[in-house]
Amino acid sequence: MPSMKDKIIGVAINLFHRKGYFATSISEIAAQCGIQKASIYYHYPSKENILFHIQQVTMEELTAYLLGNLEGLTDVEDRMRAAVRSHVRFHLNRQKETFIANTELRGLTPEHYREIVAKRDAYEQIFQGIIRSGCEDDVFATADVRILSYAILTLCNAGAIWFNPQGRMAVDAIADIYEKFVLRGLKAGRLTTLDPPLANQTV
Amino acid sequence: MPSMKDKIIGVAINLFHRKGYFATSISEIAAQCGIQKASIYYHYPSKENILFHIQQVTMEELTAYLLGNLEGLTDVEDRMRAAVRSHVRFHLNRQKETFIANTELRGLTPEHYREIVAKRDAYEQIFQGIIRSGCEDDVFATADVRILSYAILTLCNAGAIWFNPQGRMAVDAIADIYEKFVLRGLKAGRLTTLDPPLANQTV
DNA sequence: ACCTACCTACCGTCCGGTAGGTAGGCTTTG
DNA sequence: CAAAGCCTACCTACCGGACGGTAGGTAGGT
Repeated sequence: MPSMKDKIIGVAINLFHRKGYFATSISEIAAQCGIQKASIYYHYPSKENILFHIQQVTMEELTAYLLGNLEGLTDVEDRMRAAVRSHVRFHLNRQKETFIANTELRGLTPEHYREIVAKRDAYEQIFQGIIRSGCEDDVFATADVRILSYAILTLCNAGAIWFNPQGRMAVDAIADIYEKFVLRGLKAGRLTTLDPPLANQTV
Repeated sequence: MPSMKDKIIGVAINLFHRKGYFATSISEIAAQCGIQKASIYYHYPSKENILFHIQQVTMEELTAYLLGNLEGLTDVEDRMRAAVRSHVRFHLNRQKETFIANTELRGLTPEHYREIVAKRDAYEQIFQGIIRSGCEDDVFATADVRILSYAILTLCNAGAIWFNPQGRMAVDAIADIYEKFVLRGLKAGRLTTLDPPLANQTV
């Protein structure tokens, strides 16, 4: 059975996900835990600390999962495939936490904010490293590495927004779609008809 | 010169973008407009109505911009290119509003929520229509249309998160990158080496 | 005389957080 | 081995302050 400390986190994750951090009150979290508001402060020093705890754990586990999935892979294309799958799977399996980590940065104190952003940057660096070596080896079409990494990460986050665990699609099926889409998008394939700009563009 | 009604919206857009809807107070908006809190209620009936107004106008203009950019295009690849460029450009040029429209749905009343979601669905339908006809004509690789549309839209939203109007990159350069990435990702190209699943996938 | 666009002053509510108390299990000690 | 002390995990009651919103007034242009 989970301790009250864990239960508070679980309830907070649900509420922060559904209503947002600022729209969720401590009393609401307490009520859903079956305790009084003041008792929350026995377990956590502040509301912000609950948010920080969620974000910290999520970022650490996200990074650990990625590193585990990349272990032993050397081919750059394999590594990118594994990275995309890792990212997508984590985001689908930990939908609520990752959503909070992506949208509730503003609720953190400046120090905690910096800490979480640093973790996020480190995570992005791993992706950028893969893209960079792919570009150097001419496996991927050369483009701005930072922009591409943000594009890929955000793209894969998309799943977490609409994904329904009880729905018709399985996590792996979705990971497949994203994996193929990203790899096709990155690859320096023979689709050279794409490169010359079109004349009839109205945008 | 802008009317006070417009000024309130402008200030609210900045604050909602920077601090979030729930973390922004009416007095703060008023202060930045140089008027008293109560005077806000002369122009708008409630805080929620200000948020709703921003979202409504943004969604209407986003859709109008897309339809304008698609006008006269019949080739499915051209249409997708134009759609991606339209989406990216609007999101970069109207960074703050689109961010609010994407993240502050929870602040709306149930009726207003339904209205905005309906507008968003209609916008997505346009993209799904293009993808669908691309798949039917075998121009695009067949995949789940809904998932692909969400992927493309979210991908292009990515720009709005980090884009700095004073930064090194121009809107069109970023639109180029996304356009190429998406079209490559969608196309049923001769990159058949991608399709057979790899054996050494550890994820 | 009336309307627009603001003002001052105030309301009730809810918020995050604190002070201080207590029941009951566990540990230490004469 | 029981009494005493202590710690854990909660409780009730309360605080100051900020919030969204309202009532009612007023200056100045038409």
